[in-house]
Amino acid sequence: MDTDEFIPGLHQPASLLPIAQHRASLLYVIETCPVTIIVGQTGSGKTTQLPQYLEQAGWCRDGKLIAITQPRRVAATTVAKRVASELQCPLGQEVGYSIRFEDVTSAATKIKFLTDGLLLREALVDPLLSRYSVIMVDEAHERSLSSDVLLGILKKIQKKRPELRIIISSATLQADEFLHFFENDNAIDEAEKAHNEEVNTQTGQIVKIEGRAFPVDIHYTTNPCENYLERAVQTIFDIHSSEPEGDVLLFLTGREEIETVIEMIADRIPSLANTADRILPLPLYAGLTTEQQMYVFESAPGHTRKIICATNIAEASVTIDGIVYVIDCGFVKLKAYNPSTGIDTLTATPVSKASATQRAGRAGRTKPGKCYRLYTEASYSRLAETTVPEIQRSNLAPTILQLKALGIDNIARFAFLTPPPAELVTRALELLYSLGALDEYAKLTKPLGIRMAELALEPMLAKCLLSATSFGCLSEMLTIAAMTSLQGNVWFTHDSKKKEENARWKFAVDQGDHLTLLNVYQAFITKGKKDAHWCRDHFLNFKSMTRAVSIRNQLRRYLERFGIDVSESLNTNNDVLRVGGEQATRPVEENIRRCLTSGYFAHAARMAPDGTFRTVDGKTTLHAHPSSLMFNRKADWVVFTEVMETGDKIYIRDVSKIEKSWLVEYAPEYYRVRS
DNA sequence: TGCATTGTT
Repeated sequence: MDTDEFIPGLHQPASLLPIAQHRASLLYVIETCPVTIIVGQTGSGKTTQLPQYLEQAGWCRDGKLIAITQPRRVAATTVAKRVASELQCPLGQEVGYSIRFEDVTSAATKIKFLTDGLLLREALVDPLLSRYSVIMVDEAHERSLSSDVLLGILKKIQKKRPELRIIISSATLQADEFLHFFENDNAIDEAEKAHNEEVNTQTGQIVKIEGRAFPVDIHYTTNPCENYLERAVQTIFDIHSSEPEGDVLLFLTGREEIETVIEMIADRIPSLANTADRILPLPLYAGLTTEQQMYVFESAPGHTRKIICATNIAEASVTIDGIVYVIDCGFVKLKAYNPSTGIDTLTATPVSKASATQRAGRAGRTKPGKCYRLYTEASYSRLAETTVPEIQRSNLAPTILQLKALGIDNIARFAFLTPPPAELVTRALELLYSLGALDEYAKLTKPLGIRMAELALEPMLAKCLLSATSFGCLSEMLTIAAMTSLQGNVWFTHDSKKKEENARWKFAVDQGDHLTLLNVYQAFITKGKKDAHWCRDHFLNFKSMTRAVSIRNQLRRYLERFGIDVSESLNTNNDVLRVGGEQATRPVEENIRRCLTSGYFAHAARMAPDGTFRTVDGKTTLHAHPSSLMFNRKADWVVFTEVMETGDKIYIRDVSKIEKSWLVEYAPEYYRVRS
């Protein structure tokens, strides 16, 4: 980097941040109102300064803590580090953070940053979250599943703990909605309401804080564009030839589009004049390894303009400095759960206005910028205001199990910020009932349901793990649960696909992907632990494998707490089990597949002669994902742990062979109803 | 036969 260049200071001295002028009024509002909604753009200092103000104002008296939740792990850690350094104290003392697998707090901690999902889990142990005097839910406008649920829980807690202070950080658009959510209370009786009015108590108040963003000029296309990839490339070269220096951020929907555009750019580079500045296209999506992602943060060589081609990861999760131009294709891939089929679909959908605004804002972080939208102004005006919240388009089985464990028996009466469609709730309740987590009155069962809720696993997988003891394969199921939790990030994607596939064969087991994953894990533990080279040679994602080890350890600790005996003497593949009953005569690999069936009976299919699969009702055609062993093997009946509809096909991944009779054996009620 | 956005416990 040139030493004679000025670097724009993104980190203002704390006294110069916009929030500093609001210190007194903010503290007053928080003192007098149970709920404060704080509207502040990036750079306002709300996340870093407000917790310090609160601590100094005495909110940590009597050993109470201030919690600030974040939707992402990195945010929780980086903000904690920043605040600790501002207060000049070692991280983990007065200021700390807590994320899964990492608890950097101590008895001295007063300000604690954590993920919203983790705070929700704390409520399982401490239902009133009584350790905290103030809870700030940051980035609540993102409307993640866990922050939505957290807000509902907080509303409930506040009735029993009126002294608790709740702070919600939101983008402008949704502030009123949050305020209304906390004010509007059907359960509150009329007498109490009248009393509140009499003493003039306000439930909540909105405080607006100006941000530190630069203006961004928005440009639209005059006509709808037929091929936004071509239009994007054209726009990049137009910017390059006529606009001053500054990097470009292009929003696309997925990996495939990104690779295509990068090739198209490369093809046109020779047409640039020899004297012209150069162009450097770079990909950015979550599927890349950390090392591959680092390139976008490095400064380009002299006279070179970086063109970052990214998915939605660059909208909120990853921030890149030096972006002056944003190109927005206007689409995003969104997941939506279909309650009638039980299948998630992933489809490109038009972005919301809120999303388009957020994308444009990425151009104005260090100086005034420009945003080129590859759609007309008329199309923009027809976009939805905000993205449909996750809670309205997700499989709610894990959420409802969690709510039940938190003591919310009547889901219909729970205060949802936006209620999920009834079919989603019904489907989730049905699944939880069929797994034995709920009884016929929709109450959590003991101990199965309670334990399933405590395990950090999706319900079907939790069921497998909790029935593993009776199949004599607990150690193996622990590994399989950890590996399938990685959701397909086991293998490292590489340019030479053939080699990658050959590497996979080394671990392959005839009966399916789960036993193959078990093999991979055992090889990693015995030969490749802490060895990134071994992983690279076998096309395995080192970071993912390390994570699997952590997940497995955590799950084992949970089981031990339940009083389940976890002996780690591994059976070898053809061992006959020394347990009682009829399974004693079975090889362990068969017991593993039976155990999988006991949790994944709802995910069963049969292979047709053409190699595709049919669901049990025969209505849906499924395809083995190319990363599955079953992509090019023969099978009859199978169960699978993942299913996703993309484009025009439904793919299943992590597939294992089973016997048809096992379905009726382990889920008699489920299959009786349907036959 | 040919591939999944992004988060989190």
